[in-house]
Amino acid sequence: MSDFEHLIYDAVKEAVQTVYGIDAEGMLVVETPRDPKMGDYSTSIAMRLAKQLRKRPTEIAEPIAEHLRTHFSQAKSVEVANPGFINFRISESSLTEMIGKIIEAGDAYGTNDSGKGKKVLVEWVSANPTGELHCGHARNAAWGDGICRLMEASGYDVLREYYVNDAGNQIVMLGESLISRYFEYFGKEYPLPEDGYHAEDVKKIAFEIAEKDGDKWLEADPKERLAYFMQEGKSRELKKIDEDLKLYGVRIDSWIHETLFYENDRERINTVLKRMDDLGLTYEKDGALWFKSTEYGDDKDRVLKKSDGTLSYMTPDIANHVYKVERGYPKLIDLWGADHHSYVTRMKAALRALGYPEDTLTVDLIQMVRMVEDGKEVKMSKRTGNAITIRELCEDVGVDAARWFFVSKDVATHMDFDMKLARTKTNENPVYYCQYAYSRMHSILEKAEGFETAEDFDQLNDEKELLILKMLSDFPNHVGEAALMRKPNKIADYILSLVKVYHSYYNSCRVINAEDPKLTSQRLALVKATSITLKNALNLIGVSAPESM
RNA sequence: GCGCCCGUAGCUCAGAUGGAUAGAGUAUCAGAUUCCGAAUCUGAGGGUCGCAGGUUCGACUCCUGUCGGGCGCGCCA
Repeated sequence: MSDFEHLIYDAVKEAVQTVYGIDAEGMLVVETPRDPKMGDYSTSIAMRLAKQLRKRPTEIAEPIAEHLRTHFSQAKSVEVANPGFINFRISESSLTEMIGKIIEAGDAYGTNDSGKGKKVLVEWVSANPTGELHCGHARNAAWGDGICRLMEASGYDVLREYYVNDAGNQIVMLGESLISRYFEYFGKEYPLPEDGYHAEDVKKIAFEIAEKDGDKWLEADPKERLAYFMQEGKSRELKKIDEDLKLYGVRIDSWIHETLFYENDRERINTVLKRMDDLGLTYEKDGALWFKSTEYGDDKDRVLKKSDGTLSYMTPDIANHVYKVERGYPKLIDLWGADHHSYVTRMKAALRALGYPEDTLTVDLIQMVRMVEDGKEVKMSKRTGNAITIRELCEDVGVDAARWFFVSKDVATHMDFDMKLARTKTNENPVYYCQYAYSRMHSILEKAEGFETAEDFDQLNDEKELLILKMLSDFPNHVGEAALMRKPNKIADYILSLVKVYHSYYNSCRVINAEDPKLTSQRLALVKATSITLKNALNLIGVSAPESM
């Protein structure tokens, strides 16, 4: 809640207690009315008390409002409206006090302690190191980074993690594909596996290895050669992924490799399997080891160890999730592509079966993205013929537009990414509308020299000035709420609405007026506070705040 | 067949825990600039919230059914 929401909450709670002798905790909600004409804040408490008190909501509301009028000094007005809302308007002086607080807080404005230092491990992207990141990953990456930024700003202790699937068959395929391309470089034949990787970037890596190492691997021991190409391929692919994420503005703190769980004769995995066995969660059938996941709500039991002795994908991943908890993170958030949704049940089942609390793991599914141009889906990059990569996207539409688009739409919805619109550098593109507002603010502030720094703000009484101040004061509240719900798109919405009011204000009120230095200095302070808030908000979704454009 | 997600204005999308007349952007139409950046602003039109029931003071929101679209139902990862 914002400062004002807290104040109102406490005041209303006290009023209800005094007037009716009822503890409103749990039923009291302070919200912002849709229509600002209603007031700055409102509460529906009278309607919620109606049943208990057997009276009409408006009759219940009036005595509460009357009490607040005399006891709640920050409110300019407290009014009752049908069908029983109590509406508040915050006094101008309380609002203008925010300016100083925001300027003082600077980059930290918006941070809040709603996370209470809770430790959270967010695992996302986690694309296999067998190729480049593409558009689907771009949505996942932008959203996950947004969630991390929001939680960090809200006082959570966040670890940003990427799980590298480097132990499965796909890495063998990568190695074999590279060897094939390596042979090709020297004009020799080596079969490219059918389900190998045919993409251009794999070929490029193979050629790089050929240029670095020469032909020494042509006649090398096949086992040694495969191991080398697997390792080399993986690390080069990972390096590219890391670079692309950095280009995209996404920071990863921790890279956990699947092979970690295979170290020391699968020590970590065996420990987990033993725990499951001890708990009676497994059985053998058809030469394979199974997990009784149906006992935990899954459709069917799942194989942990295949009859050939190798492990199924989920087994090291269970160890991975256990390892997260063991490192001191009781709260895990994973972002997966929606095509993995069936996997959610079994992973949760495994953790619950092992005795971890139900809410240990939260999985947010990222629905599919369709890249669209001129109303038609673009499946492939025109340049490469492969899926559009995150790098191409950054070069094509820009990082800011890409991140804005991905983050401004809830990941639960299937999204159309309009390439043409994202590329557009005009008013059609909301990201530039927002950035332009920041540039305008900066432009004004550059002209601020010669004006004193305002100490008080008694002349800021334009309707739009007060609305801006109200929105600014709500910012930390929006951040905390967006973090709690893991919805960065709420910040994009907030930015749009703030910027809209600012543009409107800019057109109706002149900030700099040499004939009225007092008003000018007060308005400059307001613009300063607004620019700080806007910049911080943009930063939360990974979009830059350009001083000129 | 079973499971998960989605269905809101012409288009792209918001609407957490049920609340006031369902909102933005864009597109369309009509206006605004001797002045801080017009990548701007002001206004207008545009909706059976897929459909049908139910729950209640009140449902876009919750429940049931149904239609449409996407995704998944491997000893693949």
